[in-house]
Amino acid sequence: MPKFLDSLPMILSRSLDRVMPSYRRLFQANDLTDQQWRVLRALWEKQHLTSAQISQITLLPPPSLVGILDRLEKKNLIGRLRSTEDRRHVHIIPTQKGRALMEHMMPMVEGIHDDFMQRVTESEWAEFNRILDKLSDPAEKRNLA
Amino acid sequence: MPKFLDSLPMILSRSLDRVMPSYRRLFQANDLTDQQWRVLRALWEKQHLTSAQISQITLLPPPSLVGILDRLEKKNLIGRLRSTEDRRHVHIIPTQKGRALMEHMMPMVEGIHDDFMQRVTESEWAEFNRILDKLSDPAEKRNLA
DNA sequence: TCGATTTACTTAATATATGAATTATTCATA
DNA sequence: TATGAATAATTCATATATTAAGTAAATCGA
Repeated sequence: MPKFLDSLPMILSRSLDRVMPSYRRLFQANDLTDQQWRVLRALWEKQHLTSAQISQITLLPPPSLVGILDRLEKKNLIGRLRSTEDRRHVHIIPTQKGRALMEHMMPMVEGIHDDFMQRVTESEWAEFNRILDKLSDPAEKRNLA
Repeated sequence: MPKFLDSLPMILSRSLDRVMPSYRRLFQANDLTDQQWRVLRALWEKQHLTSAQISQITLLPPPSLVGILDRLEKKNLIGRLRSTEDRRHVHIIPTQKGRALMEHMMPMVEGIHDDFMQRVTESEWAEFNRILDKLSDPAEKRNLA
């Protein structure tokens, strides 16, 4: 019988609990929650994304995203812009203040990432990703009674 | 520059998002949330645990645990019993209904676990755990500017 | 035995997650 | 061109996360 603590969900949750504090210290120092940073981080790579796109990229469920965007907008870090072509879409765009914050934080976020990467070799990192993909591939669905 | 989606937090989060639905279907069929099951699952291996012990095992923060235990108690799945020796401790004990539910669900939970395990070899699973430990070992703390 | 400290736990306030439902808009098509 | 299906963003209700602060019982030293 597999131990509770050795189950896949617990292993992943525990790892996240151990990894996040390093990042969270930086986020808090800049008055951001994890999720708020996720949104900004997504906007770093592509400007004007729609809410749905941000939801897909950040893995944040749409109902949660609404409130997160509300708070980012209140802090004047992003703006909402309803599309003129398709008035259902809302484009999310970082403000100048938002871009400045991202440029301030990105080097430190990358530094934290590099610190974690230094713990393993490149081949270990590749192997880790390969196995994790096999474990969590959604295409591998089975019929679970 | 590492892509946002390839960062350690995003990789772990995405995997969790892909793994949990299989379990969640079972939890919902039994009117339980993920966290409520986590508590019951911990009580499966050891009866009468204190709140603090459950918090450590399940990774649920104590303030969250209060509400989770309240709801489990309301469903008559667990009971709270204040210790007579050390009146600071509160023992959490599954009720008969709680034990029956656990016995009903455990085989299916293990089935889901086994399904995931069949995707990788034993050595892959061991390797995966080894690398993940290296990546997220809290003892490996560095001075992060 | 008294007061400082510790331990276990609870409250409060804010932010998110989850699942269902709504609204406004666009699309497809008869 | 009306009309039903589909889509994007949002709202709603409930449950949980997170942090800080607070409470009560037990412990320990002077």
